[in-house]
Amino acid sequence: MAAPKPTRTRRKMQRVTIMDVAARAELSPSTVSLYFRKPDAVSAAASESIARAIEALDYVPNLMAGGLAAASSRVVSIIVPSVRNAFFAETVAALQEDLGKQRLQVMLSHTEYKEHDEESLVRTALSWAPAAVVLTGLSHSSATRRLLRDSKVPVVEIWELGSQTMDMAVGFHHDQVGQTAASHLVQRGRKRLLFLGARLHEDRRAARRAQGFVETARNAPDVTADIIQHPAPASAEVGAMLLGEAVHRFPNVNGIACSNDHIALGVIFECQRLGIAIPERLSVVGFGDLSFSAACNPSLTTIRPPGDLIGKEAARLIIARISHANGEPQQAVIDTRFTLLHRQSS
Amino acid sequence: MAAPKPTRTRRKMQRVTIMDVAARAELSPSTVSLYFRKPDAVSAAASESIARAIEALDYVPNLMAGGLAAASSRVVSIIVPSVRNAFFAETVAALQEDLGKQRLQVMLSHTEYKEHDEESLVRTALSWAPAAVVLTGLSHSSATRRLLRDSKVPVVEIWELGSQTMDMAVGFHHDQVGQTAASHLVQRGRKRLLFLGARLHEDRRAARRAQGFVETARNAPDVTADIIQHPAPASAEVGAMLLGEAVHRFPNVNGIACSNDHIALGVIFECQRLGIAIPERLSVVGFGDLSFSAACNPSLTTIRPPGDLIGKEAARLIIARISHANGEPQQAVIDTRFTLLHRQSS
DNA sequence: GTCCAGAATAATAGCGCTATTATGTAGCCG
DNA sequence: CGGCTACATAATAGCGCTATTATTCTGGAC
Repeated sequence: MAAPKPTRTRRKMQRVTIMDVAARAELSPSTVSLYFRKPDAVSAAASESIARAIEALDYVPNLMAGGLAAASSRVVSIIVPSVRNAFFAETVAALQEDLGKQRLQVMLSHTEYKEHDEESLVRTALSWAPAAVVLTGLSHSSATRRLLRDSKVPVVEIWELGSQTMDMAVGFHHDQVGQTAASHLVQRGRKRLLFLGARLHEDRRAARRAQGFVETARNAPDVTADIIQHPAPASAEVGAMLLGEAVHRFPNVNGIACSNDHIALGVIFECQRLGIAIPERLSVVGFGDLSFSAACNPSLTTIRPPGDLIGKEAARLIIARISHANGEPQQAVIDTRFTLLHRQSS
Repeated sequence: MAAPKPTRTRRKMQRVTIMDVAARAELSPSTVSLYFRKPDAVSAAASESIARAIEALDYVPNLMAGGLAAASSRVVSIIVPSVRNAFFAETVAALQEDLGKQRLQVMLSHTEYKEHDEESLVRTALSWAPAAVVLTGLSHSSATRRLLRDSKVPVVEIWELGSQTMDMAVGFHHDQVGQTAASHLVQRGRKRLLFLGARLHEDRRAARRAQGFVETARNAPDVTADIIQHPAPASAEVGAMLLGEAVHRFPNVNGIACSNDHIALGVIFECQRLGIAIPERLSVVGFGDLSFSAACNPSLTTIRPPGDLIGKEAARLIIARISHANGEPQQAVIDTRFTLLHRQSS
């Protein structure tokens, strides 16, 4: 057989490559590559002419080629239930800010509270050989766990703490949130307590808050506590609706904790309409400290989860793990805690 | 010189590759690749055994290798000012949902309203040979424009419409928002109008709303209009503060439009405290229709921007462009409009 | 049976970069 | 002034996949 004809029409990209930069700088591609990865290892003169060449050619590196060659990328894959939720938006924003400073890119996915989807999202995430994966909460399918374990990618679970973490975790205990709300109401002399929750069947963390709430409340003398819930996502409308149901079913209710501040705001508005005095006749505690919570009238007593801090700490752990790729893989669990903000509504 | 020793210790990844799948399925790697890219071109029998091999080996494709070889990735890079802002969070969520259905990944970046950062974010985005880039607003540096033009990547500008779009655009005219608010207040018989805005120097779109507002208002007979602003990000606190300033400087003010609903909520709360009757003595119009706007008391008249629709339409354009890579590159501009929701506050 | 179009599968040559090894070049000691 | 570090730069061989071309395998038409 004759030598294979070189007719292969390989779509020669006219992209500017590292070779073009090297040629223009009169150096080898290796040196240019080194310039990007370990700037200190190249001489000042070389750096100078490489920088000039990059500028002149308007060179944009191909991170896929780099990632392939290095068998790892500077992508951090974040999987949250939804960025529509201000809590996660806050954390994602904080993560992105701090990771961005280290030239780490955020790839974002939503499960929309469908835990079932998480596995395929994780699978796709791993297709990018990410530098780390961030997951929300602690409940993941066993296949998800296996995938992540086998991949050896650093994993951070956020927004929830519990007994079993996969690798690293940053968050707080949601049952403690419920306990704190209950204790607060009991301290204010409230005996007939309710927890008003939205979507508790899907939002496990809210469910844990509810559970912590009733358990603690019921341990107090002469205190009764119940949960009223609604299947729709949290909103002020749902809160108003839930309050209506609450006063109907438990006319002597005098202490309410809500699964979040949207619900609590609805409760306040509805109480205004119904002429129920807050906090005289009814104390209300929210969760979230959303934008309106300090400003509304009466201002809302609420528990503030440190969404921003969670993002910052998660970013810190990831960065530490990446740079200290050697050393002991220190399993880190950070309890960020939360804060009860006592305002007028209780 | 002797033949080069093959001592090169190439970090042989023990990752499962397409070759492993092919070997197990007793087919060639090409066929397996085809199975992923054009499933219809592979026979049923082959598909079957490939699927079995993937399952057995727990194969996770390497999208970086694929992207490199194909000179394009299934990443859509989205650059927004901030996901902390519910508007953009909504759009990002919608985009991610619809893009996800087409196996397009979202890579997210924030400018934090620093337009100056956008260029480097775009540069990084292009390093991933994205399938499309989504930018917020219409004002971009010339270098950014050049980078994007040269890359030939589809670009969608969202949340703002104007005269000059780079490629595709989905949004609405913010000056029209201001006009609508002004017309509404004038129609309600209000003569002494104010626009209360936060961070107008950084938020160009809010500034355009303010501008549209005063221009339209001043064209009405006997109507006066002014802008009062605050440099901090929008919040109910800032709104309360701005209302204080408003009644101090313009005691006869009877119509107020706010740069967004956070501000408007603060106005309502502060009016309650000051005993200013809404809407009898003062009409208030917001922007955003946030979660609390329909529920608060009085409920807030506001202008609803279709954040969700913007995301959906942007996703649709991107998907259409990608699949119709051939055909005419139809420059698309979609005006999503917005809705005035007349409620109790006006 | 032969031949041929069309379908299915395989072989091949990179995509643009990094990690590793190899080579050159100063600087310093005895 | 040989020899020996350190430092700076270059050569090389893939990373795992896709696009292209080449080959084989059908099943009819004749």
